[in-house]
Amino acid sequence: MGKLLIICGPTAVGKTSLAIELARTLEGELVSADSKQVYKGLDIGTGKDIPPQAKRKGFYLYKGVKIWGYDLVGASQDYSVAQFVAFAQDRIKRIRKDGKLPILVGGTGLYIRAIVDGIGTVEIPNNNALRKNLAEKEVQELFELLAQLDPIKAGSLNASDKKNPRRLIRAIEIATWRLNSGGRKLKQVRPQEDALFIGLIAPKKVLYERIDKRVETRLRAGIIKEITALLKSGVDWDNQSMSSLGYRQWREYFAGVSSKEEVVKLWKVQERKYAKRQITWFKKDLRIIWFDVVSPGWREKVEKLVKKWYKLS
RNA sequence: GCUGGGAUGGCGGAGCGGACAAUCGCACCAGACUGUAAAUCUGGCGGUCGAAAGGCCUACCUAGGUUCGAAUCCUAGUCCCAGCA
Repeated sequence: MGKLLIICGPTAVGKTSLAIELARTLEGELVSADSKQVYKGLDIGTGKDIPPQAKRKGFYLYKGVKIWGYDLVGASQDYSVAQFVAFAQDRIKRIRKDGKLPILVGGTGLYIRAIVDGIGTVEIPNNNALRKNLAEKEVQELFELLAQLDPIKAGSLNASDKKNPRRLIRAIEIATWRLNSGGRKLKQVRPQEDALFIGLIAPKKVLYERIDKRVETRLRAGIIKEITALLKSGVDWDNQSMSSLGYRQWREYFAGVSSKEEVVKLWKVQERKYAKRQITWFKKDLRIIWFDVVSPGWREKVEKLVKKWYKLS
């Protein structure tokens, strides 16, 4: 039974920094659970706050700690939880084989859940033809279509999901697959048994200040240059990677519609809203043990807790 | 100084006599989430009473007026903006 340490929480609370520290004392390796750091070339905006010299083959080596999960695909490619699960599960296994502690660190709640609890339908692939077909449809139509294909699923959707085209399309995709798969069984998901969840949080005011500061830092670090280079290399604004915070906001600037100041302002606002969404997601998970990063001695407390958990094997 | 245009909720911006506590967008608050998740989506958003339906109050620069009824019309004032001087 393998142990898995999880460090989660909203953006800008210092998850990576804590994870590295813990990895050093416990002989661990990090696996980033971050849906945007997987893209090559998206460095500044996604907060790979690691010097480029740290880059090795397949991982980053920083302060003697290996970090996995960055730069997995090109910036023009699509990516999804399914790929992440495949990657991370394999990585976690290898880390354990090396006798090290895997530390899953990141702010993408779905990715963490997918590793810890599993997603039953994750192996059902996307169907691009179908997606394209449904892309223009109204939610009403999509819902009715789903209701025909899978009335139970349709009935179980909440008011919000019933109006969410993206979710409806995926649900239709799954229903379609089931109809065409001839009753093929999906693999049983196997949840992680011994996971410790550490959640980092800060008072809203502090968090927002940190976010603002971070945006400024990224601006100074050359986010505009980075985007320019990405565009030049053939990355398109409509690519999934470019929907990342701190990238998509620049579209209007590059189109000559918005000023730099306007973009930065927008960016900060969006970043805050994102943090809010993350908190909404994580706070539902009662397994998470929360630490306020402005409270004195929190690092020692975390360390103590983690050590205790790790030794109990 | 003259001539036009305008002042609407935290901001932008509709409405131009009744269906207006005022479309919509942004912000803000709350929430959802099982292959795009830094994505996508939902609800709320003047005050107050109520579980709700709904009621009451205060509101569209200020002050008067017309009208059964005014954010919408008239008069005066204040302040903005544009053109002419």
